[in-house]
Amino acid sequence: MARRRYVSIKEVAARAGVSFQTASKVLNGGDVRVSAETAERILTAADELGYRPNTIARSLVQRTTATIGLVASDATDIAIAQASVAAEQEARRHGHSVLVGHLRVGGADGAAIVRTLIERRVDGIIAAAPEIEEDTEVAHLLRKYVPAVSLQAVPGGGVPLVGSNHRETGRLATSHLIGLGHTAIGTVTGPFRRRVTRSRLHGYEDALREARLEAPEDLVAEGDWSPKGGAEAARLLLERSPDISAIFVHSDIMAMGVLSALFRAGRRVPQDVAIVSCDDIPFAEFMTPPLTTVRVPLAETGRQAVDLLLRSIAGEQVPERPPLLPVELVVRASAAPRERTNE
Amino acid sequence: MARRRYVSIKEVAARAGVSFQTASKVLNGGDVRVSAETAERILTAADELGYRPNTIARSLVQRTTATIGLVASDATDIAIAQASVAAEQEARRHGHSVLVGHLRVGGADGAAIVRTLIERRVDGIIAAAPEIEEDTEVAHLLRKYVPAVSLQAVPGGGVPLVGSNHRETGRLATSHLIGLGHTAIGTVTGPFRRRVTRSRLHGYEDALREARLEAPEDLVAEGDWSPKGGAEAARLLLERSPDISAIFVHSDIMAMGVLSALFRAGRRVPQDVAIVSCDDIPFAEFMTPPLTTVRVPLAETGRQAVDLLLRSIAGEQVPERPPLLPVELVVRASAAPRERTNE
DNA sequence: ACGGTGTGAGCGAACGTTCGTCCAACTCGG
DNA sequence: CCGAGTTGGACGAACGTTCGCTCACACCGT
Repeated sequence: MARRRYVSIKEVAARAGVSFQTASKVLNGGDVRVSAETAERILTAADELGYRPNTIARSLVQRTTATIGLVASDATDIAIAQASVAAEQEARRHGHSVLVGHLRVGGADGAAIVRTLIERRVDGIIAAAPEIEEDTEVAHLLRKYVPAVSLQAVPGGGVPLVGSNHRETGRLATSHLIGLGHTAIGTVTGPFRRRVTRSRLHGYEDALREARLEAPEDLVAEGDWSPKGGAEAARLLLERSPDISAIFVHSDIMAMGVLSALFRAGRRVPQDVAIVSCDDIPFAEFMTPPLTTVRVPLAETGRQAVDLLLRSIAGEQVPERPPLLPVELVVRASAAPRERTNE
Repeated sequence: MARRRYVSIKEVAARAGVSFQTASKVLNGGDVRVSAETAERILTAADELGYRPNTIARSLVQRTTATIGLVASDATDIAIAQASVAAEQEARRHGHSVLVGHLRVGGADGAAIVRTLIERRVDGIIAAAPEIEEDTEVAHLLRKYVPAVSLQAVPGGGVPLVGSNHRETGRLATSHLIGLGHTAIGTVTGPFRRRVTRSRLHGYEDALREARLEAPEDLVAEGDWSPKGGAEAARLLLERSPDISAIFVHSDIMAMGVLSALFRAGRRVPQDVAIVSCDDIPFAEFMTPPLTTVRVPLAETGRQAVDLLLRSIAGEQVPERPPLLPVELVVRASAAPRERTNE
């Protein structure tokens, strides 16, 4: 258990009887102008001593850490978790490590996180936290110090934005409901101040407009991405518009709350109320009823963010608005044709 | 957008007209034996130049990175995500950053992840991946190179283990079911080769034994922590023992699958089959019906792991088996007294 | 006038690498 | 037998810090 000091390349070199720079060449460097025997000797010495290169020192001279920073919101949120995990794996595939920071609720510590990331000299940063949409300090740091890619707009721009087509998401979900004959279609949204919420809301309105349906304000209830918020919003909707027959929910997780509230209110899904949500998290299929939902390519988003970031780090010019990733409706059981019970 | 080079402390010093070591003292070091005016000059110079200390260089000389590594399984698993997020936040509270690596499914890349962590000279490592329970290579690296704490047993020991009382979890869940009058109590488990599964199974058997009930083998079905696996296991159980009236499920996520399978099979929960699971993930309350479950202190586990690790890093002797965290039954609606329909 | 004591700041060394240059010893063709 | 080329390896410098020692100078009491 007595942890030994790390052995340095100099000790390896000494044991192999060569200069440490030569050892460096064969152990880590590229151009090996060394005889086979010497190389062999160095390698076995390293092995015997349990040598592990010190990336810190390497980073110092190479002025690159092969590390990217990821600032995520409290990734208890499954959607964010999906994207971050995929991002980390993609980064690692490209030889990069990932330093994470999870915002506390409220997200006030965004700038602090980004600052430590910068001081640790990450090669780039991925921002995956809706909270920073309003954080001008974070935006400034990102623009000034380090290549970055964001999963949501940052104030003032200047940071490439990856993501999916949120407006289309709203449109797709809503028009599916319309296609099923629903006319009183409500929506449980994310927080209004988030772009993604507004985009999805626009999609919802687009679809209603196309179908020449009204979009009365009291069919819209604001949630907070949590099941609880979803449940409360659903209750509000039911109270304000008892004849509501369909709801578009802005996330699968909120849909859980909506389902639960509906169940308690004695409304059956999908017979009495049809639900379409979005994300398609892994267990959407296992809710009761299985959720009809618009699949948002979360993992793909994470991967794209990394790829873009890596290109940006490599000095490539990357578009500030790369094409939005496509979304796709996944039909399951939570939305059925409207039952014309009371005609 | 044209990213500038980072400015070093030497440039700050030059602008302030002092030696760089003096600048170092006031900017980062502790003992400031410097006049107020000089300090002021240095500070403003740093500010004007946008100086950010280079932690890499600092780490090199101080031989500590204030970074801990976290190797987690594909943290799409909510339980693991809870623990890792909490761990990261706790680490940050203590001034440490977190470098993460998520195992790929199968977990074959565990050693590779740990190796890069070591090469990056993390001060310690937290292992939060059941897959490494069998990975002797990871275990060896952890023992040899770096202080570590694990959330599951590592082969050969030598790494402190934090976690909750899994056996008690199984016992609590099962005896709740027994208390409700159930006698044909099945269980949907995690993978048999995991310790946590075996411990919970022992708890289940303990409870049955205490109540002098049989524990026939065909009441036990193996799952894989996924909703899908849970659903399949539940179907198997139903098929093998149609008269089953209660099921203890080894995770809330699998319980989703169980609920879904039961629903499809036309069995009502809790009237026909009572369900108790464990974890108490944030939305357990919003499933239909709300899940009666044994709360496992996931976040607390993550925090405890960090605290222990930090102490170990500080050179303190830490127990290899710190006390298990307590679990607690949360009664909701998925388990009801047995209906004696056919008497 | 003198030794002692602070105070403010400079300076060399070290951390563990990589990178490029330099050099000695061979090899080989004529 | 000599010079050119090649091969194998040594070596100095640099990356950006921290740490501890040194040192000049002013002030003080006797």
